Formats: sequence, structure tokens, C-alpha cells
Amino acid sequence: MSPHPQDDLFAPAPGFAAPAPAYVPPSSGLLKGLNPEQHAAVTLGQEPALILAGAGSGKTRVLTTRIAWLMSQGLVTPGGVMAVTFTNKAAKEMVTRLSAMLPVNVRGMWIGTFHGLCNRFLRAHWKLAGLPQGFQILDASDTVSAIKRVIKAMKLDEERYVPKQVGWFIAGAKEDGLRPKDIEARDEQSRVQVQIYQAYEDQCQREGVVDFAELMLRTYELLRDNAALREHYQHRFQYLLVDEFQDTNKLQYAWLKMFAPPGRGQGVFAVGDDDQSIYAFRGARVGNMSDFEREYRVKRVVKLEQNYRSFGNILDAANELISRNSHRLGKNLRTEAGPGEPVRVNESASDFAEAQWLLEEAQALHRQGLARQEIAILYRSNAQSRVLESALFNAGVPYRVYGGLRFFERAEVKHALAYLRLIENANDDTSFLRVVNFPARGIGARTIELLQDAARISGRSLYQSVSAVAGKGGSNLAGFVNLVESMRNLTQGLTLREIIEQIIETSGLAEFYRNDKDGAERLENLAELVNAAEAFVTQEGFGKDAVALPVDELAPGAIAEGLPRAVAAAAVTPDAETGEIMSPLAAFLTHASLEAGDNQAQAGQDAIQLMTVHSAKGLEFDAVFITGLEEGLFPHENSMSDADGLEEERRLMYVAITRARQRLYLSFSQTRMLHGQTRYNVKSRFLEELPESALKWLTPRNQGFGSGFAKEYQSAWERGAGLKSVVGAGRVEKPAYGAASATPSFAAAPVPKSMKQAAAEKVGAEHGGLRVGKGVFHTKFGEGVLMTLEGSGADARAQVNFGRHGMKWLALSVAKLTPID
DNA sequence: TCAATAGTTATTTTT
DNA sequence: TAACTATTGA
Repeated sequence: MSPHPQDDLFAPAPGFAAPAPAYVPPSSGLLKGLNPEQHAAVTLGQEPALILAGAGSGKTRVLTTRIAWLMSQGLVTPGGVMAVTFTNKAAKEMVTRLSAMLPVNVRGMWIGTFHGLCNRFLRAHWKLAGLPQGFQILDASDTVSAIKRVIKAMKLDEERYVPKQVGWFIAGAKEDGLRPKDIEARDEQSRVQVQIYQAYEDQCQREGVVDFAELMLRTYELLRDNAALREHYQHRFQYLLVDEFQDTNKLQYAWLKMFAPPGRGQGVFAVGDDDQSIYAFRGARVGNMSDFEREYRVKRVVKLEQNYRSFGNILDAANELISRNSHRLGKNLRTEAGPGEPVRVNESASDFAEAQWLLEEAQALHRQGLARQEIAILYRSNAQSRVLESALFNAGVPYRVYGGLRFFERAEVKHALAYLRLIENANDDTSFLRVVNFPARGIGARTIELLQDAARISGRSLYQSVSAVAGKGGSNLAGFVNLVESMRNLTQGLTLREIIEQIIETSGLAEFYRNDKDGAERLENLAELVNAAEAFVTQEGFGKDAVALPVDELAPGAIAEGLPRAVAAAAVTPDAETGEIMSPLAAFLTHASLEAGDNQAQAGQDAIQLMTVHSAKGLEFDAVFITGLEEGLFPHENSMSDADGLEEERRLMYVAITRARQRLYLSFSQTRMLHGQTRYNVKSRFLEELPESALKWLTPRNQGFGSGFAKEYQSAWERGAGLKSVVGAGRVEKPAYGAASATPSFAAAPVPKSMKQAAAEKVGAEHGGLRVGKGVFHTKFGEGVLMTLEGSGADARAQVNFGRHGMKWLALSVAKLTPID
């Protein structure tokens, strides 16, 4: 049943030919094609700036062009720029685009996510931050299980103190810059939560691990409390750029102010869109934008309102909708692309019928020449994907669902990583507990309890307490310790790849999954882990976070201004024997927790994209379907009670609408299966908030509850029900992590030779015959090829490819490298 | 130590 | 409905 005849043919992408510019920018090639607002933003001087960047207004281009422009004008060197993003993807994109524009030394630049930059900072100043040199990072699930252990150890009721919620509380406190001592507990509940927070903090410190929020807070605190260090970084970074400023939380803004306080005269460039703030529930404060404008005395707010993405009707809908929100900074998107097609609205009798309609419409678009990956189906909550998947699967249409488990979050991968972490740091109790009895080796809950008691009493780690447990459990535990010890011995001197292969075998994981009837996929993932490690090591500059230290970049003035030499010296502590700066394994483990891996559509596979509206942020598609536009769902019932919640839902809708380039469909259903019950829904208020002139109803407007839809619904579900068991089997093959979807390596980026060579030649002369590209000999690692030389004097370091020993970073003051011919 | 069973809960989630 | 957790029984 096609709900309507195909009334007009889908026009292939017309291409948004840029209109003849009324304004002719200066001759510089970099600035060519920028509109006046973009041009103004890019060429602002060294002053605080707030850029209101609407959806599709060329924000990333402005950001990268500004950095390139600053450098090309000689206003700043790579070392003087910091650019912060929220996602690894955004950071990577910036680096890629930048290196395409300019011959830049990407390694020296501080471009990364908030957490990535904090990691880099703390790796350099671990001693001052009170961390062990090889500290590891807990991901979200590690954090919850660590908290769970604390709650158990304190013998508290897990019903009353739910680990996840306590985790929320702790993260929330940290994001407000609060330590346990800073929180005044008003009631029993929060008093105990503070105690848990304190105990958790002690535990993390003991184990040498930090969670995501801790990365931010430690960095903030160290800068706050160490004037010399703060001075150094403020002096160093002359230009700072922050992407997605509307998503920053309180701590992130405070963090920024440590690097660049108002009035210090640095060029702080904050880019954001208050209308796209959809993470308030996670602590994001849109208010940071107006605070920034006020505190930094921003002279001119630049608004980027010219949209290069969507046709007029789509923008009209977006503008009209968002105008209903109050407290906006004020912005209206415009386009020169013409009205385009109307926004189509469809009503269905049931969620099943909706899925069926969607399927047919999407197929029609595809037949008219639209690639499947240019079609996105958006929904408010994940649960809604089921019916859609079912329909697509039955029709044999390739699709991809965003937002499942990511690569490094898969159980088998986490198991392997836990073994690796134990090799690096045996006191990591989280990792210990994860694998002490996996694969099963006769260590039960009782034994673990005894061990935990012993550890608690002596204040030592589980690993260190093993000898305290006697009996059968004790001997099994001793066996586990022996296993870890032997893994550490066996992996000495191996490449990262070999280390991982070795532990996958010795740990018994491979054996376990080989015997498991559906362990094949898990084995594949473990193989993929090996590939990921290989790809990681091959990337030029893999250990950059450990070695890109401030020492060699100290502006002469900074030392004069009092940065103690000791601070600088504390930065690098190479291995005493080999001179190695950071082991590839340690670097890889950090990478694994900071970047959970992709779960994005595989390139080359043409599949329809399914995702929540949240995960669609930042993406764009030729055709977009927004589904489930019903009161209670979108806007979600949990957000409808207060005005702020409703406004955030409206912004969410705004984000959804502005994803579409050419075609936008809005869809809702009279009934929907929710929590096992059929719910009768009213269409979303957001539909009423759109301009009638931009819409085209495919079904009669205000159609009442019609004839016998329930019957149709019933039979439809019965047809669908038999196929539920196979839902998901039709998903497109999962992306390969290492090989196929590994990030484009920095090595592959076109870093022009001239600059690289010049840099190499410059330092090359200083290091007694060592030349980049030539052979070197190391007493332990043997022969290798010198890849990079940088720094000078005591801080000089080299990156060497030792073939079977892999790529390594070495401190020349320690490592004995001799040139060979 | 595990597998079966009962009970519970149900937005969004860049790091 | 279905997915996840916690407990129980073999």
C-alpha cells in the first residue's frame, strides 16, 4: 500500500553553486570563497571572539581556515595554538583539513578532544599531578564497576546506592569542580554518597587509574594550584579555539579559563550554536556562551547564518520551530538555494505501518538514484529502531544502526585489554577482577571475597594480597599470578602486535572462544584488536602524547617568568635501561580508553542509516526521515513537565530538521507498541509549530482515529512477529576496526616534504651523525631506522623503527644510539 | 560454577 | 515486549 502516488521525481543533487560573491575577499588563497561573515571570523585579531555558527554554516571550515590563516600570516607558530573539540572525529577532521591547507607540523599542535588534551597534559606533568607515570584511564563501564566495588567494600545497600547513580553523582561533582571535602551533605543519602566518592577516589589513587571526569579535574586543579605552570601555558598558547562551545560544562569552561583567562589578551575563539544545545542532561551549560561573551568582554559576536546545506523549505521549518524558544542568542538561517521540495508529513495507523511506509518511501528514493547512505531515519529513542529494523530486514534492504557497542567496549576485547593492563600495572584491581576467573580457572566468589578482605586490611592491591589467601582458592590465585608474571616475561622485547597475540593465546582467551560454539565472531574481534594495535603503531607519532612535552617548546620568557627547571625536567622519565619514553603498550591502552572505536557505517557499503537524533548531530544527509513525532515520545514525556526540558526537546527537533539537505519527511503514528503495550498517541506539538507553507501532508490532515486500524495493526504485528527472532541478522557487516576503518594515519596526510625535511635537517645536525632516514643501532633493540629527531640537549628524542621490535620513542640522553651506514 | 528462572525496568550519552 | 540483573537450584 503506497500511501500516495509518487508525485514528483527526485531531482539529483542540484549542487549548491555558491552565489556570485557580492564581497570580494583579499587575494589570499586560503580565504577564497569565504562569505563576509566567515571571512570576518577567520581574520579576527588576537581578541576574544564568540562565533554563533548555525547548522550547515561552514563552521569547521572557519575553524580550520582560521588556524591556517594565523600561521600563514606568521601570527602564531604551531606550538602556540590549541584547538579543542568534543569528539575524536571532529579533532581528526580538523587535523586532516588543516594539513591539506598548510605545511604544518601537526605533531606539535595541541589539537584534540578535551580529554585527549588533558591526557597529554597529565602525561607530561604526571608527577606534579600526583599520578603514577603509567596511569591508565577508566572508561564508563570500568568506572561503574569500580564504584560497585567500593559500595560492596563499604557494605552498603546497592539498592539504595545504585552504582550507576552514584557514578552520576561523582561525575556531576567533579564536573562542578568539587572534591568530597567541598560537598556539604544535607541528608543521609548524599552524606553517604560523599563517603563513597571519597573511598572511590582513594581506590583510584591506589590503583593508579583515573576516570574521564578526573582527567579534566586534575588538569584544572594542577593549573589552578601551580602558578608557574599556569604561567607557562598561558604564555605558550596565544590562540585557543573551542568547538561546540554550547556543549561545554562548568568544569570545561573553568579549565579553559586556566589556559586563557579573560583579560590576558590571548585570542580565544569560541564557536557554538545555542540552538543545538542538546546535552544539558549531561551537564552542558549553554549559559557558558553568554558568560563567555560577558566575562571576556567580547567586542563582536559573529553570526554565521548563511546555510550551505539545506533548501529553503527545510530552513523555514527549522527557523519557525526554534523561534518558539526563549532566551536564544538569536539567529536565523538563510539560503540562496531556493525553496526546494516541501517538507512531507505522513500519518500512519501504527508503528508497524509507519515502518512499512518509510521502507517504501526510502526504496522509492533509492530507485530514483539516491544512494542508501544518503538516507537517514532518525528517532528519539533507541527502542524505536526495532520495528524499523524489522521492516528493513524483511524487505532485504541493507541498513546500519548507529550506537551499539563500540569496538573497544566489546567483552572479549575488554578481557584482552585487562590482561594487557595487568602486565603494565598489576595493581589495577578493575582489570584483575575482570579476568581473574575468565576463562574459568576455579576462582570463585568466595575466594575473591577473602582476597578482597585481605587486600582491604593491608591496604594493598588484590594482586599483592594473593599470598594472604590460603587453601584451594589460594593456590588457584597463585596460579593466576604466575600466569600474569609469565605473560610479562614472555612479552619482554616483543612488538606490540606480538605482545597482544601472545597474551590472547597464553591467557586462554583464544582457547576459550575456539571451544565456544559461537565464539567465532569474538575470535575475529580479537584478531581485529591485533590489527588495531598494528595500525596504531604504524601511525607516525603514535606516542605523541607522551613525548610532545612542553620542555623544548618553552618560550624563553617562560623560564624567566619562573617556571622551575624541575617542572620541565619532571616531564620526561625515560626507561633507565633502554631510554624508551613510553612503551607502545602503555600508549595503546590509553588510546583504547580514550577512543572507544568507531561504530559508523562502513565505507563502501551502501546502507540506510538508522540513528537517534542525538547521534545525528553533526551529520547531514540528502534525505532525512524523522519518525515517531508523537507527544510523549518526541517531545519525550520525561522532558515535557518543565519549560527547559521542552525547549531542549525543541532544539533536538531543530537539530533533526537541519540534518536534511534536500528532502525531509516527518512521520507519526496513531498507535505504538511501547513496553509491551499498545499506546495511543497524539501527534507531536512540534508539527503544529512548523509553517504550513513549507509542509505537504501526504495523509489527510487531522485524520481522526479511523476505520479498523486496530485490525490492520494486529495482523501486521502477527506477520512481523514471526520474524522478530532474526532481527539484526540483516545488519550490514560490522566495520573492521583496524584495517578498513582505521583512522587515516597522520603518515598518510600530505605533510609537505619541505617543512618536514627542513625540521629534520635542522636538528639532525645536532646529534652526532644521526640522520633521519638512516640506520641506527641500539644496544637492546638492535638495528633500526631513524624516523624522527626532535628537541635538543637533555630533551632530545628520537623515533626509531626497529622492525621486529616496532616503533619506539627514545630519549637520546639515555638511549645509546649509534649511526650505521 | 553454571544455567535456569524470576523480577525489574524501560530518553538522549561526544569522553 | 525484551533485555538486563539477581537469585536460586543442581
